[in-house]
Amino acid sequence: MAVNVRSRTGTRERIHDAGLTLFNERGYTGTTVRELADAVDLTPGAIYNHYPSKESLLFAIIDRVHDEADTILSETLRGVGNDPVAQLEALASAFTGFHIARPRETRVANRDYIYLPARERESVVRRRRRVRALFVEVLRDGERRGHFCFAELGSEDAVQAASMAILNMVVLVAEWFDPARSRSAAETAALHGRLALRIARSGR
Amino acid sequence: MAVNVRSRTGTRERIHDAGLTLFNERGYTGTTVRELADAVDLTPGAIYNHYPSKESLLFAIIDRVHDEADTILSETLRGVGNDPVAQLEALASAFTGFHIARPRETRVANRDYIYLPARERESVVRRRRRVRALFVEVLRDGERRGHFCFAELGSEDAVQAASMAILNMVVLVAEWFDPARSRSAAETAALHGRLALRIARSGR
DNA sequence: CGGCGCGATGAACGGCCGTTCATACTCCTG
DNA sequence: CAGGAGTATGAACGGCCGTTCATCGCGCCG
Repeated sequence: MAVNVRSRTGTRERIHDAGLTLFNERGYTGTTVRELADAVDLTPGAIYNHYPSKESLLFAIIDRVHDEADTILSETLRGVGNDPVAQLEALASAFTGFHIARPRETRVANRDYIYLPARERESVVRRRRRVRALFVEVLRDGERRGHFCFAELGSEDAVQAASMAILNMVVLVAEWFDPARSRSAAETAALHGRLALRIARSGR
Repeated sequence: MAVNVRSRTGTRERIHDAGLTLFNERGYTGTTVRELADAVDLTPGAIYNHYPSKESLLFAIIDRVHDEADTILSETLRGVGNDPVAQLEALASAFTGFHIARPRETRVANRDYIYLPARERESVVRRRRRVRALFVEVLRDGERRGHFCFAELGSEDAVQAASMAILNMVVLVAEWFDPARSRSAAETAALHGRLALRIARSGR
């Protein structure tokens, strides 16, 4: 009954999207499956025709955005040469664009993954570590080849700290970037690319 | 009855501390007042002799750490001269030390303030904005006086982006800093001071 | 055109939520 | 030694939580 014009398929996707919005706004534990159901005009029980549990929806959301992030990162790397300077700038820029384009997805992934059951959480932690390792690798490579400089910072943690500074800059761009007031996303992405080079102290 | 050796005073503080630990680990909405009570060996009802509500405990936690942050920041500024370069380095370094020293407090403040009721949340948002404004101010001052350079970045958002890059680096240090494996907190704080100067492109 | 199966319903499950309250204990003050 | 203030107890409150299930309607396929 009710609205029979309901699109047969796509319900799973609509739930996914509502989860994105609600988890983003209220957090995973702050969101109720009844709220989820209201948002997609469904009864709470109907949710379970599409996801076996609330946790599984959270995992679907986080896993997908990690897939997309991996894709962006590896495609960016594929489209740029061997030069660590170009690699770092392209990576920081592209990843910034990604985070501006997907603020809900990335916020939920970064904030709420701790609520995943152990198995899934560990899988996510592993994927996050791989992204960190990619940036560290590029930084180390660039240092070895004389394009970046961390020695003068006088700390063994310098490369890690620098890569985390870059990653945090990129990952949290959506906390301040305002499509209404800020310059274009592309310009901000380019800006972050250049700031990443500053952090690595490349002469550009 | 039970343990009569219970220290008469200090219960409010012990609840505050347990809230810190639990909110940090499970998030505000993921923490139960029964868990809180268990952590301090009390009955749920007894919590309400010390805080009128769960929300008020969250606010007490967040408000206190903001007080401490304000103190650190203004004392740091007071202890350093007029030079924007020295100011930025000192601010980034001191604030990094603060976040390493108080990982629970700062994580809860930054992540869970959204669960505060409107009045309190707005007060917190105002305090956060003031911190951001302080960094922007130092950056602009340094640029005006020729010590920092953002013009070459070619974006009107450059100063804001740079200040957010510095702030995010500082505020999230506890996500990777590991007292067991990392160098000392003081060394990491100094490192962040120097990285902040890189971001502002000071010649040091 | 009959039947099958997907997907929605709405009621219900046991359990936990934040909070309140009458009561009682204990310690400090006078 | 009396009494009041401060604080803990344990039971209870109404309400909401995530999830299950019997039931049923609708649209597609043979």
